[in-house]
Amino acid sequence: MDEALISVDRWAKGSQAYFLTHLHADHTKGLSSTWSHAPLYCSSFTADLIPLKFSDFDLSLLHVFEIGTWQTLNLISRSSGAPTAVEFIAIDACHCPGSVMLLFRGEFGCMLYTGDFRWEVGCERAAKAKEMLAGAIKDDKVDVVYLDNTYCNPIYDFPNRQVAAQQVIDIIASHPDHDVIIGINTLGKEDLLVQISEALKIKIWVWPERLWTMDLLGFYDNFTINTSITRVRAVPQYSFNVETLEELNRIKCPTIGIMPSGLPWVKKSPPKTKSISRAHLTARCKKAEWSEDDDEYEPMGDIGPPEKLHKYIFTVPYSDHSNFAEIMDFVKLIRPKNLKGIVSSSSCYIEPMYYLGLLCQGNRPSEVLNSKLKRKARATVAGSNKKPSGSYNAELVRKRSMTLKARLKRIRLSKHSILRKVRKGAKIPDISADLKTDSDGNQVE
DNA sequence: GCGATCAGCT
DNA sequence: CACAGCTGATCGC
Repeated sequence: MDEALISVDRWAKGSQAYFLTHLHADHTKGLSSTWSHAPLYCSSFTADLIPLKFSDFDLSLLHVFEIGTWQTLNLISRSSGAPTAVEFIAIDACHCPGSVMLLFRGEFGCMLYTGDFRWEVGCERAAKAKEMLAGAIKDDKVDVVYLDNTYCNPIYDFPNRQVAAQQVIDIIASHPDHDVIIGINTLGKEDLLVQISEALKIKIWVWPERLWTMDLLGFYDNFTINTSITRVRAVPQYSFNVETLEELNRIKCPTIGIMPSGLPWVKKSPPKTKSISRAHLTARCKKAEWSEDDDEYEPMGDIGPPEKLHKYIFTVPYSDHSNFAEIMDFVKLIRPKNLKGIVSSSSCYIEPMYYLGLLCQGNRPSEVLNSKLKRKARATVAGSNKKPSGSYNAELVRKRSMTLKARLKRIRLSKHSILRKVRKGAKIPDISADLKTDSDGNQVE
């Protein structure tokens, strides 16, 4: 019932092949050391890290793919029982080390699963990936894109990582007599740390497991596990807070904390901050709704002074997910027949089709508007946790008729709604159903 | 006791 | 609010 020919970042039993886009925890929920269902396909770097995360993982199940090379899997069609071929190619997603997006061709049509990705304007690596993907698609039509829609809402406007990195460097350079701690996670933001290391000509302290990751990436000279030779330390994001910083300043030495955070919407003091104006938002949305031929957005260059969360803590909008403008450019490039989000964790969640439907093939107006996805009490969904399908209801029809201005207002108000992360990952339907209307092609857990 | 799942927190 | 992910409690084997 819940089975599929192949699965991406989704680990329920029943598929004949499994794909892992990258090794972040929210994409490996259900994967474990004892996992043994079927072959697992991933990038070389992800394969290197798997034994670190899952100590007894059966490595004979791992199949490493090359970026940019088509491969064919010979599987058994679930509908006919006959042999069926699935072709796939992996493209650099520029999200974290080893991260890829995956393009599939098979009896289900042509399907692109982006995983988490950030393709920035002006990023050479992203430009190469873009070119590679366009080459892989050629003149084919992509039936469905499963999109990293983490920031698929015009309210998410933040600079590229180069700009954010420079801001971090400036903060550190302007505090020459301070110790610095930078919050990071188990994978990701390595490029930021390397830039800091090279710009300021210092090594950065990381914890031992993290040093292993840095070594795997070939950054032998930028990191150390010796605290005595550097004033800059990268520590687990959860390991410091306001109290920690106050304590360090009181008993040790002057210390600042930096949070390179993918949470660009944290606006503590609206009056003074350079927040997005209503007019600006409206312009953005107009572009999203009606532009066909307009140019790409200008990326945010001047991001103003670093935001201070606290006397000792700075936040910098360094994000490994594409912002809204970048998502828009991506959809314009692919122009799929259908578009589905793979994340619905944000309180600002909007179905991707709502803003980007017009950029898809056939210029269809948004079919599915901001479906609420408000999860009912856990007990009531025990039987089925599928989100409501795209069928019309009074709420959707009402929203569809709302003016843009009213919609924007609503988006802002909806910041307080309660939404939980309900899906990540996808199964690939094994029959070529009408992908346009099959609202369950994307699988909910 | 161990692994899987979940609540809570940042 | 919540990126990505840790800790700790609880449940089932």
